[in-house]
Amino acid sequence: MGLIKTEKFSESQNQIALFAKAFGHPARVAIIQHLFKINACVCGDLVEEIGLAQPTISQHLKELKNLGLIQGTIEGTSVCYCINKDNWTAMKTLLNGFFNNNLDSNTCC
Amino acid sequence: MGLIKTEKFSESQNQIALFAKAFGHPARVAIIQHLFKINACVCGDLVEEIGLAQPTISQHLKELKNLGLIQGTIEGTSVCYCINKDNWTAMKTLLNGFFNNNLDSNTCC
DNA sequence: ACTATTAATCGTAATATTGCGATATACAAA
DNA sequence: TTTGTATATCGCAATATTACGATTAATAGT
Repeated sequence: MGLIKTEKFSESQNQIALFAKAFGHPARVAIIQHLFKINACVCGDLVEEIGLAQPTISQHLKELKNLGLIQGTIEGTSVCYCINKDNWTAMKTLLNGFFNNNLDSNTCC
Repeated sequence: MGLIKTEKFSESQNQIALFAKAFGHPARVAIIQHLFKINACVCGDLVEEIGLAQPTISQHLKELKNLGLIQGTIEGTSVCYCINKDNWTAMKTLLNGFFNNNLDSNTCC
């Protein structure tokens, strides 16, 4: 056990969970917020900004990259990371569909 | 280690991460979707609907309840769970603020 | 009181995540 | 070519999560 039974759920449910999990750690929230704030950035900035060790930040960046939410291009010795607009928009659409259910008709016992 | 260093992050960042983590498992996504769909429900429904064991569902419900996203009232031998409207709205506001950053000005290298 | 039903809790095994020191890689500058 | 700088990867320890069988608790119906 300790293994998620993805086969019990729809593709959409698994996708929502994967994206949500990406934001389920404050370091990754902070990374995304920083990328939005300065519009493009390198990993070194983030290590200072966030205050975790460099390998730890690198690992969090990798997770966000694997999901396609950010992308990195090599610039000499450093890497320039930024939000992947298309995938970010797609993620937002998926999660908004989940969040914006109508609560008005929701009557509780 | 294996312990999140919450002290390195703002309260808002930690809150966003906590809510996101709640949706980071497809079973919890499915539970919320089912609650929206039928507008009020009992745990038994969910065990059938989702196909995980009863203790597992109960555990997932507990996590959502601890975060305040759902609430349960006892109805005889069963429990009636439903979305907590106020907290759901607050969560939505917080996460929307995070998602709806302006991407137009985001120029990549 | 006894039995059935529903949901919570306990205990535990399997797996995943987090964090970082040490090291590797890749490029730039001297 | 050597040295410095930036980032990725490896390996591991600590902790968290997932899942469920067994049990418990609480109520309903007989």
